[in-house]
Amino acid sequence: MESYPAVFFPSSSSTQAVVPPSSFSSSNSMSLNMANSHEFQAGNIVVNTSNIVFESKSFGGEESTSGDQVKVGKKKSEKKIKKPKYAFQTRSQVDILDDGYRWRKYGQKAVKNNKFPSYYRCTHQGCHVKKQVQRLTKDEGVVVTTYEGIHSHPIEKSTDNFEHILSQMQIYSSV
DNA sequence: CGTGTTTGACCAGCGC
DNA sequence: GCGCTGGTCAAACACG
Repeated sequence: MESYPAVFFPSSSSTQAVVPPSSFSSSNSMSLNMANSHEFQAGNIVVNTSNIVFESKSFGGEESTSGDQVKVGKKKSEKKIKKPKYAFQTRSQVDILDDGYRWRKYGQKAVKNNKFPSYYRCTHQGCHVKKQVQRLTKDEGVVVTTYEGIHSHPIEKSTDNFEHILSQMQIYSSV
């Protein structure tokens, strides 16, 4: 995992951690710093970089794809290696942000605090990146997207729209 | 026909 | 130990 065309959030801890979308114990995660919040939009999507949360503690490297898809009940093949999580809020009419990757929906379940979070998984072979999309209960115009894992492959299609956002995000977040 | 979505069931973790 | 809750599976279905 060296350099991918779309490294969503450079792990240089320059961006702000914020209250996690669902249920992270946010107290001991990182020092909150809501100082600089940037907003930029492309089309009808507005990205708030102020609402990015990092939840990457111990990233024990790639999980060796050892015998996937066995049956129900096999949650984590490895021990308790937490994958890095990146969550951010976007103000958008659509839930699905076209980030250039191909996602397959694999679950949707009503939970307490959040209405109906959708669970997506990257369809690329060997890529186990997941993302969870949910709307804010307060402001349903805000979509909270939580990425889990890092893409092990280049982006699939040229999304000028989102790439533009990403590039700006990297610019802003690297200050 | 290939790909993605829907949806109910199942399972594990956690709190009480 | 039990029940609740969140997360995942997988078959059926829809669509281009």
